[in-house]
Amino acid sequence: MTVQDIRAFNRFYTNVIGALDYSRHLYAPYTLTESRVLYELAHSPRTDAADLRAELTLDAGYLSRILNKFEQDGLIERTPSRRDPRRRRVTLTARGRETAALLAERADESVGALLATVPPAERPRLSEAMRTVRTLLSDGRPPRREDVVLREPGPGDLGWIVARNAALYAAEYGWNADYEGLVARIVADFAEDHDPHLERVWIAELDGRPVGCVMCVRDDAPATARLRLLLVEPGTRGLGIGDRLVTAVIDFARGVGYRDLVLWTNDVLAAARRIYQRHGFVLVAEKPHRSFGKDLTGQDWRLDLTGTGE
Amino acid sequence: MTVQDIRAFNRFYTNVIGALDYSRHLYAPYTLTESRVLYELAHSPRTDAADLRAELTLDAGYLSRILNKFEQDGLIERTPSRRDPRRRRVTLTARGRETAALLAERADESVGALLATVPPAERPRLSEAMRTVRTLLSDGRPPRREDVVLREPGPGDLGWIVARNAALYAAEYGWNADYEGLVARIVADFAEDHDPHLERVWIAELDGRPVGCVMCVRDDAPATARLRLLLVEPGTRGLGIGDRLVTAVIDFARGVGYRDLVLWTNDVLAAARRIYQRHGFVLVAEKPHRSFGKDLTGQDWRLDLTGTGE
DNA sequence: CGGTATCTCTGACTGAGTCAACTATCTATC
DNA sequence: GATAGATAGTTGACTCAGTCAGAGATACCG
Repeated sequence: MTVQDIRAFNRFYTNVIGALDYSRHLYAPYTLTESRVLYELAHSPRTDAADLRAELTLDAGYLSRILNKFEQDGLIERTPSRRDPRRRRVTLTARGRETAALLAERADESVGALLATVPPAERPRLSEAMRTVRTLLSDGRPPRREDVVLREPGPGDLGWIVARNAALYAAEYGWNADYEGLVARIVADFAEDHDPHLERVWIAELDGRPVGCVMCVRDDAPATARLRLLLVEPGTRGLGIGDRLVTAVIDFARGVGYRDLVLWTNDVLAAARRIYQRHGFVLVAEKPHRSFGKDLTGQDWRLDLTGTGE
Repeated sequence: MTVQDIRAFNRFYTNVIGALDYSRHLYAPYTLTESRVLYELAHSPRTDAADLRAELTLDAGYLSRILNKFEQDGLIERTPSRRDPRRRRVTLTARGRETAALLAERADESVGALLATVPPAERPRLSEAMRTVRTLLSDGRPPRREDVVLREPGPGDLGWIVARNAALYAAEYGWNADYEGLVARIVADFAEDHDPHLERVWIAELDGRPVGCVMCVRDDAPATARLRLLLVEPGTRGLGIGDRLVTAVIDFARGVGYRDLVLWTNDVLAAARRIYQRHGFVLVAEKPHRSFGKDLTGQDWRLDLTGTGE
């Protein structure tokens, strides 16, 4: 139950933050809230009081007093905004910048002490996990098509293709380890010997992690290319990633002179079939078979690349 | 710079928690701290006041007053501890349990609203990332040997072997994609056809994620087994995982009647070599070769399984 | 037994944050 | 251009979460 996970995490992280703040001298002679205001000012140097209020969700009266204190201490200057004389433009003085830097330094030290307890080899995992939490929780904006990029595979990506194909089809359709072997065989053949002009793999990447793939290789038949291993991570379906991958294969195959593009799939993979249909593939044969521990119906699809190429 | 990442995350998560707590009615008629106490009581029903103080790092006087309030409201009962009459045993009443449940429910709702903004398919990633942050930051206790378990591969694990072998050796030694192809070939051969009585793969798992692997297959020579693809994630080295994996292979090979265990490695892999030496392997041949885009020196090692088997 | 530490409680206090009232100004509408 | 309503900022008054110090009771240690 994820709600429980989140609550557990909240309790945990409340303690982490509490532990960091515990030695209150961190902010001396200011408070946590005051230092947040100072931080905000240091990182967007000219802001109106109203912006600060909105950004940090502070009480207007509270903020007003904090700014009074800062002004007395010579950390800020307040001038009326030209645009709207009700608003007050707040600017850090040189001294304010110094103080902000000092507080930042202390915070860095304290966080550094925390970080020192994490083995260096694990730190990238920590950064990565924190980024994941942030992006998933921050306003939950759905990823956009433009965030997805297609690229060539790097080290480990072929293994990723094997792992994700196996794990997903095991989870969704109960296929057994034979399928993982088949995929491993396909990527092994590809890695071992392929003509980069005629055969290629694409990885779809979203925010730095792979979320899809497809492969284009030569088929036995002359001037025929074969599309294989089309996969899109469930969490990112509906972004047109499958379409883009298939388009990449079609354009590539046509561009290097193949006349036909074929593929083999199974009738249970409805989402993939719709993609193929959209791109003009036609079903040319269908045959039941027993594979991967299931009774399946294999399908051969074909696309004529010499036809009405745009 | 990871310190900055953490601080950014702290600022972010301060806001998340603040947003959740903002509607203070969440805890009405109690405060956040009071509800934390209640939560703690509900989850370890008989505790002394001193335990609560330690667990939640509260001021003794503050806690005393909170418990007074709870007692007045009929949520708890206080009795002197038998073991030490200075201590006070605190127990929730039925009414206390009800109240705790009510508060928990409200918190669940509020967290649920947050969770609702995360697409369902991404929730496992969120849980996973939070767990990672927790385990890495929680007192930085290094993982213990006992936390590592060896198991058979599940769906996707063979792909994981390919991916991690390729990514690690690319990062550490600059090996090219040929190596990924070789590993894929090895796991494909294994997956496609292996006698489970004579050939096997082990995955080392730590906190639910794979951190190491090894494979044992039949060699061409009679009564000879071959150890392949020994790998331990850098972050978890030093926990004896490599030793356990090699031991697993040796015990297995000896147990099913192999007389020899051989392996091929490269001299650059010093850490692995030390493991093999510890287990009694002897170097039988060495030959330079050019593979994976590098000039390497391959080594054949052998262990006589019929010898002084314990 | 005496000295010291620990557990709990209460009184007294601090100060972070809230609320409400007020002024001044902007914006929208008739 | 007059009026109504919203918004920005300020100040006074207040609340109440959390801290600190001291006291009584008891444990632990020599």
